[in-house]
Amino acid sequence: MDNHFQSSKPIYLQIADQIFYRLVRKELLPGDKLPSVREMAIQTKVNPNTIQRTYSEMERLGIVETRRGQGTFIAEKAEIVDELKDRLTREVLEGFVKQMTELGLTKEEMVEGIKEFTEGG
Amino acid sequence: MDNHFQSSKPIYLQIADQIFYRLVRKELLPGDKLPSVREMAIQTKVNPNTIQRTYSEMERLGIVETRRGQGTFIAEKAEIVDELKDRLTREVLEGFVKQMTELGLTKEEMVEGIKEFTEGG
Amino acid sequence: MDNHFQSSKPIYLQIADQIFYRLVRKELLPGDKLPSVREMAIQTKVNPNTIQRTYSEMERLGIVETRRGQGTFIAEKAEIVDELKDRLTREVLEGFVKQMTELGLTKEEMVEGIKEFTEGG
Amino acid sequence: MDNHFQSSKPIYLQIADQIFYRLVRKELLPGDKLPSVREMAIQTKVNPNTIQRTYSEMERLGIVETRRGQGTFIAEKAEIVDELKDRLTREVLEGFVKQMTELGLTKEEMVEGIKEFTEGG
DNA sequence: GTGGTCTAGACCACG
DNA sequence: GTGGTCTAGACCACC
Repeated sequence: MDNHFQSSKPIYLQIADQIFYRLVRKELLPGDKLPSVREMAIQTKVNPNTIQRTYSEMERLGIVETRRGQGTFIAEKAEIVDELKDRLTREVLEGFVKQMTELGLTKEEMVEGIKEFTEGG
Repeated sequence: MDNHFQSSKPIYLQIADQIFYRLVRKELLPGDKLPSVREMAIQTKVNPNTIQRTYSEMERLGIVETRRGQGTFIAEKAEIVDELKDRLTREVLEGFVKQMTELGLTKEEMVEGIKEFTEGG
Repeated sequence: MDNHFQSSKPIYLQIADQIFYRLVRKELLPGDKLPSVREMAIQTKVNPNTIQRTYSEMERLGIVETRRGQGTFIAEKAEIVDELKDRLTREVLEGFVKQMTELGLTKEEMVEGIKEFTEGG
Repeated sequence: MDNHFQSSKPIYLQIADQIFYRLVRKELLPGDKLPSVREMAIQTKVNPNTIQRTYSEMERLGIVETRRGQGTFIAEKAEIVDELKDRLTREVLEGFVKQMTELGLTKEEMVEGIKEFTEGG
């Protein structure tokens, strides 16, 4: 009925993630304009405050920039995207290896697990 | 006051995780007694209520059982350890593949990343 | 200080029971908002933490769902009410029959007892 | 492995219940000697303190009497048994009807439920 | 405003 | 000694 956000991760970060991923997959390009806070709030069925927070967070990270009176845009600097992708990838990878190691799995078992999971799951 | 818990994950769950990992690595065995709530609170430098919550949660999951007036013990059933390991492994794996896929990586790139990371890191 | 909770059953479960009964009797409907933790605490004259625990427990059982920053609501799925009624009824019934059997009463005597009691009482 | 007491009801009361039920079913008669605290503790695989508490509780209720140096005996007064049975029966019945009424069941549905339960269950 | 976590300190029943 | 409940009061992130 309402929106479809779950998991314990805050909604404003889940929305930021969605934008990150679209960026990384080149569905969004540097210079592209994002929907207005209000518009985005309607699309995602979320409180405008929450979108505002999403945009602020992304601006803080240098992913987007707001131009007064014009709206919010993906940062022009192209590096940003690859930097971002690299950083996210490395973070995810690091967390994964750390946890799996704590579970006592070897590198081979991790690789094996991924293969099984991406096929079976 | 100066304990070392971080991340946004609640402390009571982080402590549960620590115990899970010790179980999975066979440092704890079925039937073993856990420190009393108060003792554990001292060791981890958190409030006894927080440990109480950790223990309740673990009991709810069937990992642990309490014997009235005697303490809290790792559940006797041997299966639970393997179940736990499987569940934790699957969760980690699932999260990893999901995030990497959203970042646009293929299965091969994931495997490659792990190999690089475990050697270089 | 002067609330009216008795029995050895924990207060937080007694409050959950009250809500369950209101649900089963259709005084509460799926989607209805429950009073906030603080408000409910005032109404029932118990500590907010105790209500928090009630709400957590009910969420764990799927009776209730919390929407971040908005409050706690009766789960939308209509089935849960009937499931709940069935479960509660069965539990009560089971306990009754078990105890009466242990007291050496036959099914006929139980039925007889109920008839007498509901008329006389 | 250990003893087989469950449910949240205290062990000392569960043991008292067992004795009550044997009394009500005439398996124990007024004047019969109960096992010593120590003996009973061994039989039930429970701490002697717990049995002591059981016996104290039963003495408080007038069900048993202790004769110094001889042991613990079922109270001689025969009425005790029937009184007890009546009281227990009424209590159970009262609780049952109260709860079922709160669940919105009619007398007929209660009777029906018992019939179903004692056949099907 | 909302729910969620945490601390501090108390009390209780149980074994 | 053990775990379990409760209160008081605080702080937090989120909407």
